[in-house]
Amino acid sequence: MNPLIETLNKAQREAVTAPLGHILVLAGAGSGKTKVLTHRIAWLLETGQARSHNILAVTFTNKAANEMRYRIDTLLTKPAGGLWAGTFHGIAHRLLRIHWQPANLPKAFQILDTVDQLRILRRLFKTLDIDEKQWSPKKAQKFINGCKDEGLRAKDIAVDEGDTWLTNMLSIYQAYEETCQRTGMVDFAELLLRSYELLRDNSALLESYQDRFQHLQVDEFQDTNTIQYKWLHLLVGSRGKLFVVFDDDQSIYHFRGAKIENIQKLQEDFADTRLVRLEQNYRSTDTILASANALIANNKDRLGKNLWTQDKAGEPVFLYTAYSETEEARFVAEKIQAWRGKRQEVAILYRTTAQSREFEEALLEKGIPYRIYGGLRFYERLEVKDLLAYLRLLRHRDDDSAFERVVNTPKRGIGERTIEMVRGVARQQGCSMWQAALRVPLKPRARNSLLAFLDLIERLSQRVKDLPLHEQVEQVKIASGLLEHYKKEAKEEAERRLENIEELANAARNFEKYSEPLTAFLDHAALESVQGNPSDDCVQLMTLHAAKGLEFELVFLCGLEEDLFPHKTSIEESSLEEERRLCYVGITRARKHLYLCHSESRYRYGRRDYCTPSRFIGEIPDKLIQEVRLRTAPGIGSTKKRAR
DNA sequence: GTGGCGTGGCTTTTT
DNA sequence: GCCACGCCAC
Repeated sequence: MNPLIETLNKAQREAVTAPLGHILVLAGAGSGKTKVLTHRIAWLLETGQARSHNILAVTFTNKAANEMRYRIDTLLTKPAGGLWAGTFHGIAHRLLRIHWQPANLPKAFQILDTVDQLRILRRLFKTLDIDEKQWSPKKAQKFINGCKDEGLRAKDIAVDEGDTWLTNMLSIYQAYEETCQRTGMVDFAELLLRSYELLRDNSALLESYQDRFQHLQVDEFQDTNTIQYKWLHLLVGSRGKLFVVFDDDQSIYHFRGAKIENIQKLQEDFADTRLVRLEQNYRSTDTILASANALIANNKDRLGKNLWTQDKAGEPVFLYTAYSETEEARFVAEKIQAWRGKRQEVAILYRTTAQSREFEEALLEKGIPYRIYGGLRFYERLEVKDLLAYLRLLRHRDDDSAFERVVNTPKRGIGERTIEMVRGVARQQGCSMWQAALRVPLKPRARNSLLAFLDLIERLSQRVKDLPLHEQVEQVKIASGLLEHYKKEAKEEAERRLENIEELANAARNFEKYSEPLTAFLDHAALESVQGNPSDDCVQLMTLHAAKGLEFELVFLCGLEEDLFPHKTSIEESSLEEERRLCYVGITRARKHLYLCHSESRYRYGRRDYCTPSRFIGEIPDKLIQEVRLRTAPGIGSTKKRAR
């Protein structure tokens, strides 16, 4: 038998070797979905049904994309040149870089991250003189991204005369679009929408890509939003073949536009689809699986599947009731202290980020190393963004957002008034802020400071222009005054910032091989900002959302209380089924040991609230659960009133 | 430019 | 009840 398929079970093999057509793979948690996806690609190549440049593989996260590339490489005997594998955003971006002209973008268009986007909107609110209280920039941001995710431009949205809210939002959207277009900025949602429009409106181009990508492999399809679906639909055309892997029970991103209905839509839009179910789980014990199955059975809106395993029952699912969130954390820390396995095999999962602090403190107290996922990414850090902004300005004097960012960072006596003047002139004369700064009439003091800045950039630019990128970073660090600036901060803070800048210089080396090193570097910074490396021997703390796709020997699922999990707003918005899926994701992360924890009271919004156990606990059969009491340890449990 | 004050929000988040 | 952020006054 072909070695590619001999390690597969029957269902996996069916999916991998299915004759050409649209294949939907319903892949339960831990059923080997990445394996099927990568083996399918290898199968197509090795049986000569496809050549590598005919394949496009899309995922949602960079992590998944990297994993996929790696696994394809190890499966294949020769490298798969010409195969495109990446995130939706990454591939859309690639198309726009190649076809910037028909996409109506400047060659050096820049990617806007979430923070930059908000900055632009704030400024727009000021120029348009909109009341920030009533129409907050954050809400506008949400509105705009929501529209783009749906594939809608401002002009596509019909509005009633009387609807002031919508009218206002639309005019902001419109103004924002104009600003972005004028300054060559592209936000994340725009990458997708723009590349969709690019293909839609250029039939020759579309046809060439339809010809090329005859096989489209899609991961986590349940998380696609409207524009991603439209994009795929367009690209598949009449000849392409879809191979789509999904799990409707793990759809947890509805809140940011994911459309679980896309699964049904796909089956309607493409007549000849074939569904393969992967229901054998290779991850968890029978007890853990049975719990997950029982829980998710309470959802009405699902395709329905039943995961099974050959694994034995294992130990029961443990349930711990704490008196307070502090006690909950102490219990978890104590259990981890007693754990004899590897620490990175332990995860503490919770619904909201705010819950992490209590666990941090408990772990700290016991001297247990931990790592929290989430929070600021490397390229989102202040010092990194500051330095990158200098690099941007060195390349392009007309980059207004870079200009604004660094003109007075570090402080060099150019105040808000001065900047406002510059902005005013720029708007009036329709030029960049850099150009405006050269001619703006100012009082001597402000004028001198501003000219000194312009001069600094010009001289720096001369000095640096033939240096490799990483040396540019070093030079900018010193000449800009950022180094001195950060050194003034608290010692630890300063050290961290300087370390990050070193790291940035280091990262820059990897891009020196490109023809446009800085552009490649900046794109990477915006689009592929990976979280730091998973450090060894640390307990992992993360939200349930962050845990998707991961697995651990020992899992603590915490804060299982009504109003927290399921979260209050979800109950009100009746998106309870999504909360349940989130719980399902949490349970199925565990391989061998699972603890469900809840507290009878919790300090929230400045009050101590009394909590009832989550309905999800009650949905797991009693016979699978064993309640645990904290063994009486010094200082624990004995002084506090114990309920029950 | 800094510090003090007031206000809003407070679920999840990748790119 | 706390924090972050924006605004204003000095």
